[in-house]
Amino acid sequence: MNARVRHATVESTSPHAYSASTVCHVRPIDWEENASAAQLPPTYADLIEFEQSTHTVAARRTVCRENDLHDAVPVICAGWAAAVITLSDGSRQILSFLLPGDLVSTTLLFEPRSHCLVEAITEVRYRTFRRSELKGALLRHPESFDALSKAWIDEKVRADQLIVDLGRRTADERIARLILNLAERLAQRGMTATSGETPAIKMEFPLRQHHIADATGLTPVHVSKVLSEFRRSGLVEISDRSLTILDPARFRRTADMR
Amino acid sequence: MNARVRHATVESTSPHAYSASTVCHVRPIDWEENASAAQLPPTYADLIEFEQSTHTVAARRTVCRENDLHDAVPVICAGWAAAVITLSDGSRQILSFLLPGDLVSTTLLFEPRSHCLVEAITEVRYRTFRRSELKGALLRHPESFDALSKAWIDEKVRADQLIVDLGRRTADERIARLILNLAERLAQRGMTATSGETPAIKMEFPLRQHHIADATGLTPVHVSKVLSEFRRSGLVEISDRSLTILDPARFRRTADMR
DNA sequence: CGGCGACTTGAAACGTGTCAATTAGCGTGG
DNA sequence: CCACGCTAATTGACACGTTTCAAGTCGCCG
Repeated sequence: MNARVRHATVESTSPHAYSASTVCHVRPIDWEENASAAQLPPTYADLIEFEQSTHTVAARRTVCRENDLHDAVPVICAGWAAAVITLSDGSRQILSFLLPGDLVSTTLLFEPRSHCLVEAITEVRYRTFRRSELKGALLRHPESFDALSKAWIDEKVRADQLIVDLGRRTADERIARLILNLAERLAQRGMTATSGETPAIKMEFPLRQHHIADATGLTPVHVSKVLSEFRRSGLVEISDRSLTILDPARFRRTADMR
Repeated sequence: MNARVRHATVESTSPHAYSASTVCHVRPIDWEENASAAQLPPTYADLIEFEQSTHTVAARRTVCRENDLHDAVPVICAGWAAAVITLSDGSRQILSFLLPGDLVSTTLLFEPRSHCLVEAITEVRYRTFRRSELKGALLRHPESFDALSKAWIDEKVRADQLIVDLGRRTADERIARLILNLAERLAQRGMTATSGETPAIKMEFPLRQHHIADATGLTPVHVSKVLSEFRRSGLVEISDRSLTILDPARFRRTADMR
């Protein structure tokens, strides 16, 4: 079901990981060399010890499928992925986008079963760690426990926010909030660049409009219309897989018009 | 901010807790006497020891407010409550309904800050436990850790399901799923009754239509229309704060039409 | 060159929201 | 006992936001 090779790279399909630094001229934290910087370091030294293997999957391929069983816990090192739930009629809902440094899901720390499909958006590199050993370390190191609970709370707050957005906000708000959320998370990772007096925020943006649609509960057609409107009114600029928030203040207002 | 009395009952405003047994003729688990049966027993003996106090709040009053700080972790003993997020324009989104035995939120185990308002729907009795001691016990007893992770996974799966429902399902599906979810959770607690050949499922149902609206991202007016349609087509019967699913099979089909 | 996927645009259909009027139930106080 | 005010729920007409359907552009790759 999953690779058992320790400290080994498997499935390398491309020499270079997706990197935000190429476009944004920002040096992102290097999740590749420094896995310990990920969300759940029991202690920096310990985590490395539990590493199981490193994997690379191409864009559009799956990292793991729904109901897959794994005794390994995956952490994204490079690239963007999405946690997706698919309904029987083919419609999809993206639960969250996974960025470098993200644990795929905190539930995977406790349970081998994946509750949703995880799909690579760009090429993705991820590492896996043995659940059993991680769990032991967690109980031995109280400070690692705090790191875990932080990840957990974060995941929960994000999910709750999405519930509110889908339940109570318009298409414009949902899309603007999605973009702002991603911008914030990328900024934390040093993967954005700013420029100008009302500092515009620039970032790599590998999402297709259908990803935005799947995340916001809208149709791709409507996403296209809303983004066009955003562009027309000078809020954002999108080109060549990169997005710039031209007027962050006004954009934040359209993201929360109540 | 919160009571500090140990093993003491405060704010008792009524002699009787809301109880499903009066209507459904079922004997529910007694969360009052047996707090240890709640979701997070470190060990049954230990938990009782950490009890801080018992509270009762009337219907429509708040159990805790958003951004409240508590060093106590609340567990519902009797009654129904809702975890709610309020937007600045007054619209509300219910994140989850809390039933007897539910920990209000697993994040409260790790963090004193409440991320949402918790509001009593019926009169609610709840107990609180000291976070600091609970946390210590959690680390000492690995088996309690498993109970906790089960609660966390459950909370997460439920939240993810709600995201899918709000993002991708119609009003009819959302409402039917909400009712079925509640029926399932009540059944686990022995708070439902069945009767007939295609066994109809009966339960107490204290929700107002505006609760359903807030939980499903709809308006009360539309909820009324959908429920009327359900009634007209013989799917459910609602009267006197009690709800009966007359045709569970057909109702499940309307809850998942894809 | 042809085909394919991503995106755009417009017209029409549909689901849900908004507004308004009405009824029923319930507790309070005269 | 009834009148009153309040909240919950119902119903119909209409408005609005989003989806659906369809046609068309553009860039990319075989």
